Amino acid sequence: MAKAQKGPKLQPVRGTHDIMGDKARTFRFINKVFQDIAKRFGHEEISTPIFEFTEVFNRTLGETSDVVSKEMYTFEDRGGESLTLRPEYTAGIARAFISNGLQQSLPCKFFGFGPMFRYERPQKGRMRQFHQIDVEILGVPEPQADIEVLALAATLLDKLGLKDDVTLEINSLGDKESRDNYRDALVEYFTAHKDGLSEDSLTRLEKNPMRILDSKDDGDRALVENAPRISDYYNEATKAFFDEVRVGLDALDITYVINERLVRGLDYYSHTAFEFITTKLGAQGTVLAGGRYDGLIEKMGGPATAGIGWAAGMERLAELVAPDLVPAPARPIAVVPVGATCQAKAIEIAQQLRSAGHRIEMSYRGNMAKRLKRANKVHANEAVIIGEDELARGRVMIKNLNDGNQQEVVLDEVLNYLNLYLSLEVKKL
RNA sequence: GCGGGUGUAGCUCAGUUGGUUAGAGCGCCAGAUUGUGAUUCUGGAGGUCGCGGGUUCGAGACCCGUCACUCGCCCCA
Repeated sequence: MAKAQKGPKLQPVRGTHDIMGDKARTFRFINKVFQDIAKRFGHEEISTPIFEFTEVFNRTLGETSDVVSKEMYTFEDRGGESLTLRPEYTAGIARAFISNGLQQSLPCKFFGFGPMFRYERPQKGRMRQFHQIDVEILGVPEPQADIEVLALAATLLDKLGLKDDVTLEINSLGDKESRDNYRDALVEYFTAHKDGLSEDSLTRLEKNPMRILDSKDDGDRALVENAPRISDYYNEATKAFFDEVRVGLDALDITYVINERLVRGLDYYSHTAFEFITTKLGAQGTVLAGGRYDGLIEKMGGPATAGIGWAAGMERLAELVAPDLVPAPARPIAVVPVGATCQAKAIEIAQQLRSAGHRIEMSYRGNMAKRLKRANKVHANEAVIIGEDELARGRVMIKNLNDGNQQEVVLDEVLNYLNLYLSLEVKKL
């Protein structure tokens, strides 16, 4: 973690982090696994701008949502346009879908990766700039899309070794009719028990009554116990849809628990909502979450188009992934000139080896002890030692840094020797 | 936005009821070893004690403010 600030200007902006070293490798690893799987599921990469007209998020997320009302990085550009750094991926993809007239080429299956920005109080697993991987399917109203998108998520978490660390919770928010009926019943119930509700939940009752269901307040929870249950308000279409999703998950051996208190605030959400949660990240238990948003594109002004997708937080995934699962950097070959007169030849040999695909650690300064020390520190496999004596014989010394053995090799044979030697090393492992 | 905890070297930390030139381990640089690493030994660099103010003869320590990190709430990936 970052240490306390030294001067006011040289610290990274609050809630932002430099990504390097092990963390960068972990990110790359997760992203690679993700992209391989997403492509296998038939998704294509999409990369949308990290900022959009503010309107794009206002309209999709709703003026009263927390994200819009207090978490967006909004600014005016020099032309006086109000722009916003994206707080989530879906709105931008929906906008891209409309902008590019993609209703002509349904269904659209996308995957993406990139930074998101929310002005929040930072915590473990919660930053102001964070990174998400994202999956969306547009134009498939059938529950098969729900199943597929969940299967993609489950496969990813499995490949990242997180199967036992997460639990899949799902719920159905129903279609519009079911949900509207349920919301009315809920408002009626909580209004009747208003005096038992926490302060937060009283505002939820006004703005977003379904949110009361996942309140952490003890008094609220007691009331929620006896509140109307959403499943009692499902109509036939909703029931059939949810059943089909569950049958599909069962068929794929994807285990889940139904959580009727898992909700989404915004009214363009419908049917399936889900979260993969963990207990290993403190208060930020949600690792991957998503749901069906059949009303979104129409609400933005596009043609009525079904949609479902999810996003996962890279930082949260990276916290969970076991370090030994992340591939270590390839071991280099150290090229060590002995003294200034050998440098030109060293550069030449280094370039020859790089061209053949080897990773080279070039030695720049110091006596031989320093140079080999440096080679050892970067876990070089071999050191190609280039000295005047050897060059006079048309040779170089190649030292195995694993066992310390060394051997002179004629210049023309250096590449062959190393190729052969390193292939044997690989077999030994 | 609200509440709790913490800020001493690049990293992990020690620093007594307030007392002189602020310490250790690891890491870094150099030497022992001007052509041979992982071990060892020796030396060195590196600190406005997060920042600003206050109390005091005297503050790394106490008080106030502020910034950052951290845990929780709200909300979310």
